[in-house]
Amino acid sequence: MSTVNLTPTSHVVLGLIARKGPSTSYELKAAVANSIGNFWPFPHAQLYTEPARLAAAGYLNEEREEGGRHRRTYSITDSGRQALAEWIAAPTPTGYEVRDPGLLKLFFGDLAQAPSDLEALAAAQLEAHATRLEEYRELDRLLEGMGVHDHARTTLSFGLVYEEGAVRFWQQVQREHRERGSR
Amino acid sequence: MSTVNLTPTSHVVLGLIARKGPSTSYELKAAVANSIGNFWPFPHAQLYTEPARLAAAGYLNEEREEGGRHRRTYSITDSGRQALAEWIAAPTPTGYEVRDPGLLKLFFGDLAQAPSDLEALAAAQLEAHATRLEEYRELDRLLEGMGVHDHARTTLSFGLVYEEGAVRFWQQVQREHRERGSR
DNA sequence: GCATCACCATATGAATCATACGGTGTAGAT
DNA sequence: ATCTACACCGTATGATTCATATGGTGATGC
Repeated sequence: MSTVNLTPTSHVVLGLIARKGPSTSYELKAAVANSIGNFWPFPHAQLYTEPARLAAAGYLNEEREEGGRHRRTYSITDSGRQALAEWIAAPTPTGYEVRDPGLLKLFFGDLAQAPSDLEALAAAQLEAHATRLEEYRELDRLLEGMGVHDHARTTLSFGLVYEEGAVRFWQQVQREHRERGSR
Repeated sequence: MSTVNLTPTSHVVLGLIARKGPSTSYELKAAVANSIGNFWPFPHAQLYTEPARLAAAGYLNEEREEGGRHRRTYSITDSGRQALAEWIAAPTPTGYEVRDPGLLKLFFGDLAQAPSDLEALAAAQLEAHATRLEEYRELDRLLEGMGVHDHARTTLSFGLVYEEGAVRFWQQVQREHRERGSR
């Protein structure tokens, strides 16, 4: 039970187990995939190694299946619950990251050889974001229909804000590009 | 001159050198810091190792100061310029990442012990984003005054969209929280 | 009783990261 | 003159994260 420093991954693991009860890594993987995994991806291997680390530090209990797949089921300890509560109460570092390859390419747009390259970029990005926006909207309607009003849904609504912004942005890029082209 | 696969970092390095001409790692560091580094951070050590890698692959030329600080100045080769153009012309992977610790904490808001924890979170996030928004606006006005209308400024305008969205979002979170609290 | 595929877990080596450390030039003080 | 302090600049390090490959398990259908 040595001390470890808790990364965002740690808090995700602790949080999910605290919320859903005892879970296996595979279950965590599924839970991540359709929520925060949307914008904050983890390689699934981490959801196997991280709980083990947390168990060694005393934040989780580990129970291992004897035969078969040797599934390990993790449950949260008091110490884990406390660490989680402290994290939520602590001041939050303000730095965030947005890593969007399309945006990066746009940033270097002046180095494109053909103007059509940028048109194609804008069109593709617009379509991708519009599709994602529609998916989020559908999911949101679904949750609304189920009467869900939890924090996960609030987080989803940030996704909506983001995608709406992205769609407007790339439309604007397209528009400016056309104007410049036709002048 | 073995083949290497080009990462986003590679393209940033190639792009900056293509745009600004021969540069040292230190100069790259500065150029990154006040542009894309705002939302897509690179540890500065990478701006030293990456150009070396690219030089070994024939995308950059390296010239080394004999005495003193042993600065290496990199300039782009034809091969590098071509790789860059190909990248811009190629279809862009659509996946993006948003890693915001505040959002993550909100996602687990139901596990907070005191409701005031969430209030504090929202207030802090709101303030941080509002500050950043103001900075971006100021920078944008500055560029406008200088008559700058390049792609870097377009990218900045995405930053504006993002921060405006974030501010609205956290205001909304605050509002809902107050309503819920007073009910 | 065998083939096949979805399910589940781990191993691996490479890439990335934060961070610490160590040199170099220079401007002002003494 | 030379010293000292600090800004400038580059590299090394060990830990963490990552993508990807591999391999075992169990259920289903034939």
